[in-house]
Amino acid sequence: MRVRFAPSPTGHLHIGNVRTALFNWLLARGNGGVFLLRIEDTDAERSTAESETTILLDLRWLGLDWDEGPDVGGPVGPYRQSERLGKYQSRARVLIEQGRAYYCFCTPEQLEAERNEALAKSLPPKYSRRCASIDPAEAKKRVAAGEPAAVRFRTPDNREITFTDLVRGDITFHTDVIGDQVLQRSDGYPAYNFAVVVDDGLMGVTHVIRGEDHISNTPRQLLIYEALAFPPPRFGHVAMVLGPDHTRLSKRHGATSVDEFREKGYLPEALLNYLALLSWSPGDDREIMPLAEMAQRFRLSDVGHSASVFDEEKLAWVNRHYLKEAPPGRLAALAAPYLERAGYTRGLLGPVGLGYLSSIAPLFSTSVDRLAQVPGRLRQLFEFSPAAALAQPELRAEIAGGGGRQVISALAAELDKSPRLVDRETFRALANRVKQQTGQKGRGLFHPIRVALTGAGDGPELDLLVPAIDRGVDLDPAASFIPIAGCRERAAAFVAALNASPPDGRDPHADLRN
RNA sequence: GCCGCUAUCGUCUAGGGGUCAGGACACGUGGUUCUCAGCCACGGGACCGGGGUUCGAAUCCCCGUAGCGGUACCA
Repeated sequence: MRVRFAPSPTGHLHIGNVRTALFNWLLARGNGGVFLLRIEDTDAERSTAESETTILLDLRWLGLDWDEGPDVGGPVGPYRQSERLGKYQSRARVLIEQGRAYYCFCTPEQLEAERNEALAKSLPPKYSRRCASIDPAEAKKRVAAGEPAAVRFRTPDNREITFTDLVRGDITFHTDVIGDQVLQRSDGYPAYNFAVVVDDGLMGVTHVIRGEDHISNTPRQLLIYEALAFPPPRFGHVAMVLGPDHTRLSKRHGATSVDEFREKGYLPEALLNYLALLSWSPGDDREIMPLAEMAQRFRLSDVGHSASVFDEEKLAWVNRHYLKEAPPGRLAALAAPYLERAGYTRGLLGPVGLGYLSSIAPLFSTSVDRLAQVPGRLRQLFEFSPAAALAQPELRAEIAGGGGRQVISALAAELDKSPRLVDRETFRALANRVKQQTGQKGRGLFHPIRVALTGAGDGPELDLLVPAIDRGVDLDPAASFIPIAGCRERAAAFVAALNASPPDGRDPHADLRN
């Protein structure tokens, strides 16, 4: 079995194409087959080397490795269509010699006019075959004289083309609806359907798994396989990926390319897992499945027939699963760039910083959808402002009153004579002492503590947050984090701010302004 | 217009002549004696319409309808 993924380097790797690549990859890996990568860059206008580079990078990031391709080579290369022009041209010549194709001298303007005319009369807009009857010898002369000419395929009349689609079963087309397709453009480049057939034929591709948008290309390609005397591969067409409004997924729906999802902090295994389950079902209720197992269980017959809507909420849910399973060291390394961008570090994190980050990984790994949300979740580690907290009326009302104030004073006093709260037990013990001194419990106890230590009314659970704060205080400067204020200092600062403002919750400076 | 593909909760789907039509995401309620998130439990929520075939149809057939794709010297 030989399968391929054949992207055009005309932009970023789209999530729909990733699913196609994935299905091909799963098929190859689950059957001991070969997965090859071919770059379809015959559109010189839109193809770029940068696009090719990023597509390869994205595939590697995803973990979809290929056995043959433009970078690694292989026995049937080259793997870039722009480097195979001679192969297409010689095949086109042979088809002309055999009378299966002919030169077409029609101008784009003529064709356009004819198409519009046909459409106006509600007729299928097929090529008129004006050039089909030109004497081959004369056509050859005109070409030799430098007249621009495309090569067209002579589509047989009145035939039915049936193929058995690996996902949908038998599909039949009538050749009457197929015009004489262009095999080679007048600039010498092959047209898509021709290049694909020549390549898949020459590369020994046995299974072509692609998007549903290629389904009507299949009979055209089958005709070319026949003319070229290549044994045709088997085809399988996978339904489209749609946006929430049921139109083709595109930029206006939000992120659509792999690099965007990586940027947002989705894990490659989560993306692949989600994409696989979008239209493929293993038959049981499993939602989370590692790549290797997917390869083992993947069957094209278990792929759905209808288009599916891409749901980022569910992708986020899958991502959370993998985030929770990921080892802390990996999470730290992945999260570090996001913290740097948020301004929480001074340069690259060293081993000390990464070690610290791994040690507090549970603080964010269980409560975040994706990596880009990590800085927000850790904000209270790096930012602390009693003044800002007291400026919020709701917070102020809760802690400026008797009970809250009492808790905070006791907290500050206890912290003053306590070692750093580097673990949950130390923190709990201290909270207990405050509880005994103040008689407060539950929300009345913990909420003032939270506000005094974080300056906010919500956030990660204190059992995790407090040790994270105090473990971050005396980090070696090599850690490169911006300095983290400890609990002791925070409580003291909060008490000071509190004392500087009246207990009734009014802005102490209001009178001055009036 | 013509050709083709498709049709089960809002979304992803399982099932497939007789089922309480199952699961997941999302949503709602409750719990997790600090909050948000998470997690756990419970709950509401679907077979596009019409005709057949059949004792029986969501399931098979036909016809509609709707969505998507194609109809290029783009890929």
